[in-house]
Order: sequence, then C-alpha cells, then structure tokens
Amino acid sequence: MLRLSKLTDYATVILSHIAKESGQTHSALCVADATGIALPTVSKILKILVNAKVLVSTRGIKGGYALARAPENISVADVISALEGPIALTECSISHEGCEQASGCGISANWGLINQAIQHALEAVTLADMIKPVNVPQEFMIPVSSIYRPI
Amino acid sequence: MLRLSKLTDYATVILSHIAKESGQTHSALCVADATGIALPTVSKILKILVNAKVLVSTRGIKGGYALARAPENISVADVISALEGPIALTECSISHEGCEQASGCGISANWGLINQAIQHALEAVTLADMIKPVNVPQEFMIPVSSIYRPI
DNA sequence: CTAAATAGAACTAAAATAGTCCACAATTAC
DNA sequence: GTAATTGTGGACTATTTTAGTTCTATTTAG
Repeated sequence: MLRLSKLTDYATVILSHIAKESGQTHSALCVADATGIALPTVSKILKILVNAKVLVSTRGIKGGYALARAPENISVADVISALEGPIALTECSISHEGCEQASGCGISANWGLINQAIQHALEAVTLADMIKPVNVPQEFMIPVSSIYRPI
Repeated sequence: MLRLSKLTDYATVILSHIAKESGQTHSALCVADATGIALPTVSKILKILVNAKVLVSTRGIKGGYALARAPENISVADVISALEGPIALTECSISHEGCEQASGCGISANWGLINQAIQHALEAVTLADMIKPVNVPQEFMIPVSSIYRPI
C-alpha cells in the first residue's frame, strides 16, 4: 500500500491528543499514558516534531510539549513531512542523479505534478479537522488544474 | 517521504515503454534492454502486472506482454495498487484489529477520507497522460466534496 | 542541590524490500 | 516430434529501512 510509517501514524495520534487540550503543556510520560504508545517511542516522536517546529518544548521540572501554533494551522502535510521528509512518491521527484533510464523519463515531470496534487490534498486537512468527528466543509475542492502546469 | 517502492517506480517506466507501442507484444528481454532495468527484476514486475490484469501475456516463441486495455483506461492507481496493495496511508484504514489507542481514534475515519481523496487523484491520471509531455486538461478538478462525506 | 523533565546521539533488533535463481509449462518453428 | 523461446510460480538471499531502546547531557523549579 501507499504507506505511511508507523511513526507517522503515531504522530497523528499524539498530536491529536495534544490538540484536544491545546492550552496546556504535556510531558512525554503523560502523552504515553494517554495514548498507550511506549514512552521511548513517544519521546522520540515528540523530539522530531519539535525539530520540525510543529511542537514547542519547555525543559525543566514543569516542562513539556505544546503545539507551536493553532490546530487549524497544522496540516497533515506538516506532520508527514516532519517524519518522512519531503512529500514525494518517487525518488526521482526529489533528486535526478543517476536516473538514466534509457527511455521514457518524460515521466518524472508527470510524477512531479501528481506529487503536488497529493501534497495539496494533505495540506488541506489540518489537525483541527482530524480531531473533529467526521463532518466536513461542503466545498473542500482541490483545484488540481491550478497546480497542474509545467514546472 | 511518502514513499512508493522502487518496484512501483520501475513499473511505471516499464508500462510507459509498452504503452508507447501499444499494438505490439514486448518480451521481458526487450523491455529490459529498452529500460535499462535488470532482466529478473523486469520479469518479476511483468508477472505482477499480469496478475493484476494490467497486462496480458502470451507464451511461446513469439510471446510477450501487452497492455490489457487502452492506455487511457489504465490509471496510476491501478499500477500502484497492483504493486503495493490497496491505496491506504495507514494500517488502520485497512483493518482495525488491535487498534486500541486509548483515546483519539475518531482519527481513523478522517484518514479514510484522506485516503479516498488521494485515491481519486491517482485514478484521475492515466498511462496515456504519463506518456504525453507535460500538458494537461484544463479542468482536471478533483471534487473532493463528493467523496468527503461520512462512510 | 536535587528531582523532573527535555535533547541528542548511538545502537540493536526486527521487518520489509529488492533482487536473483531455478524448475516447470506453453507455444511456435522446423 | 523435438528443440528453441518465452512466460509462470515459487523460494531464497542480501540489503536496506524502520522501529524501538538506552545512555548521557542539559535545563529549570523548588
């Protein structure tokens, strides 16, 4: 399947938990308890999310983690790219080196466009959406034509 | 990155090559030569694509592989799901067993919707599009609202 | 100073992926 | 009918990626 790593999956669960009480700071231990994910794993993910500026942390005895901005401003794309790097389906969308297929590499440009379509889809969904019960803006349209033009 | 396996990447290259001369049958060897991908790998991918009914094969001395239908009717989604199984970003979109996160799994329904949006995006692009130089129908719109409703 | 918390890096183990190989089946040419 | 060519299916191995753990520093409240 078009797979997201388990860590990314956990990250969305963790962020959802934090987003539900956006004001507070949450310690790694407290998040681990609430989500049922093992503490070292939670800790690792939280660190990554801080580096990606999705979370902010405070050290010290009353420290913990909190969202870096409002849930409406954190997209699923932000979370995915924090954990998995740039959103691109194929290697050659990122770097072209060594891609010397004898024929047929007008393809890469097309992949680029597909990637952009998907990226826009993922940017359109925010943490705020994720914590809402399923229920959606009527006009959640992705105008692919606007991005589907030569790079 | 939101990654597609290398085999899937190869598959699009291989299919593009075959699509460029849709009438003929192509032997595995001939495809390997044309694409620069190692023969055993090409062979493996071709077999998978036959099982997925994207290609048809004929055996014997004049045998080889050909598209099962017109390039316009083979979508990128077909190719991806042939090689990677159902298009879903997270485990729990496919099966729910064992997903007992203490809190916060109203998330899975939302993932389901995101998956569908992406699937539709990938279904909208065909092999025929891939072999064209970048150049696109003006109204390649994905009306996500039509699918973004409770399952 | 001490306790509780994050930061960062290194390491190990497990799982998925890529790639190869082989014995078999089908078809065609001669 | 036999041999040559091509696909079929499965098993296997090596490599790479991912997941998960552990350890040592650093920060800060009390």
